[in-house]
Amino acid sequence: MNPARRIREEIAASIQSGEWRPGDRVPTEQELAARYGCARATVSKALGELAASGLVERRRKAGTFVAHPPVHSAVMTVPDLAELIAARGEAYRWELASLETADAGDDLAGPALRIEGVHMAAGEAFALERRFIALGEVPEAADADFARVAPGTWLLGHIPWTQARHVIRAVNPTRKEAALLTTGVGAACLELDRTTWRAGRVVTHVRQLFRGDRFDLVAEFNAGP
Amino acid sequence: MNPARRIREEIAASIQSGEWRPGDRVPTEQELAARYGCARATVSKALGELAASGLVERRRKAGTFVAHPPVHSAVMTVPDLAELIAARGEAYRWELASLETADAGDDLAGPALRIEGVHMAAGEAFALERRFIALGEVPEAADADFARVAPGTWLLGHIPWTQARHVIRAVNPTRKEAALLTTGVGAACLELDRTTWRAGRVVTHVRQLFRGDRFDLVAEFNAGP
DNA sequence: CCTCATATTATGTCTAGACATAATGGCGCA
DNA sequence: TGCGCCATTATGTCTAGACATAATATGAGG
Repeated sequence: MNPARRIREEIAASIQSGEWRPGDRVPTEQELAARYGCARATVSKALGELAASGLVERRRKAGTFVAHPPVHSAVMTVPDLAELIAARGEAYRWELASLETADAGDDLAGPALRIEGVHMAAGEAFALERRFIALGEVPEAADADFARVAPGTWLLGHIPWTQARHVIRAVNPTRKEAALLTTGVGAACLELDRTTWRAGRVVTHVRQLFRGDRFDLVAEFNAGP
Repeated sequence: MNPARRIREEIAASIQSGEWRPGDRVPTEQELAARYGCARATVSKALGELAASGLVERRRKAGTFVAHPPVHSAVMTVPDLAELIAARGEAYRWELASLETADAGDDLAGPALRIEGVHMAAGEAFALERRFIALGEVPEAADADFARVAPGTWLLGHIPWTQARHVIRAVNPTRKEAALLTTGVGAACLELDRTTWRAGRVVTHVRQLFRGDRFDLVAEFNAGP
């Protein structure tokens, strides 16, 4: 076993088991180097990685300490709907409802495509989608065939490395939305709002609406290495 | 500016601007070391950090490549309700409804506390909570005063470094729940289910129910260093 | 032309030492 | 006693070199 990895894992285990509690002091690099019989740089690397993963906190001169756990954070994975539905073993289809060039959404500067459509799973409506794509940021979108391919899927291959912000809420559908989702206005739906930036400018904004009884989101948190 | 930091930031900028596209090859450590006039170990550290943050992918012999962006992942922060409500400038209060020792929840081994109560904001019900606490894992919980302090708040100070899994869905409340939340059974509510582990064993399981028009979750994704 | 062994190469890890930096604790001075 | 300065100390960063490892590219043989 790598010395660095061994140090990392042993310290992580001490923390996760509760043996070392938040705020406790971790031995100094020198002590650990002596204990594990390796160079200080190796210990430093191991501790640096633990710090990067949030398990410990390092302060010059003061030393290394077991970090206080984050209040509650977790990594949520929002799958591509085509993949999600395929993974369920159901037939996926995208149905374009409307496509037009709108001028200026809320936070989109300049002209944008406004796309509405339905994600179908096994012949039934699975999710409604309304999307804006900033043409100033993704001019190729004007030539894409959104009747054939869902805009989300198309974008995946055309906009690398963006930032995103999701807002998740429970809403009641409008009468029209309820009809499209084959449910009633009194049935809870999950709304997912995602805004995507690149270099500080909005690339796309999408609102997806799911029937509450057909979809849920999962987020996980696993500390450490 | 640090050489390591400079390398990291320049490469990250090249990727985030879209100049280097997913799959593109990043110069080798030797080339970068020569270009930046530093040791290979320094370049290696910078690239290692970029790899840890997911921006590049490294394969032995093959080289370093711009990573393909994750389908869609984001970090969600689930605030402590007491803090959330206080941050809104409203008075927070926890109202215990029932507390009993139940034997075995779904995935809890052994005896557990079963706690029900309401989180109040400005005198109105903000969220319903039903929680199990595994007494085998947190025996001190038996002595805590859950009439005075909300179990979530209490646990924050008593169980360091756990893993967690959240399931988020939109549901309709039961008649009883609707009454407690002063709303109707046709009003969409957000349900948050959180299971918390330590060392592979369930510590606590909580279900929180929010009025859809009063609460939403936010998740963000920011790539890079 | 295909397959398998081998040489090459880029990353992975480590060392021993050096200097930088920042924060703390204590010492000296007022 | 109280304040501010300074030495100490732990981390932060870097170097030059070494060896390990794994995957690709190449060449030999079938």
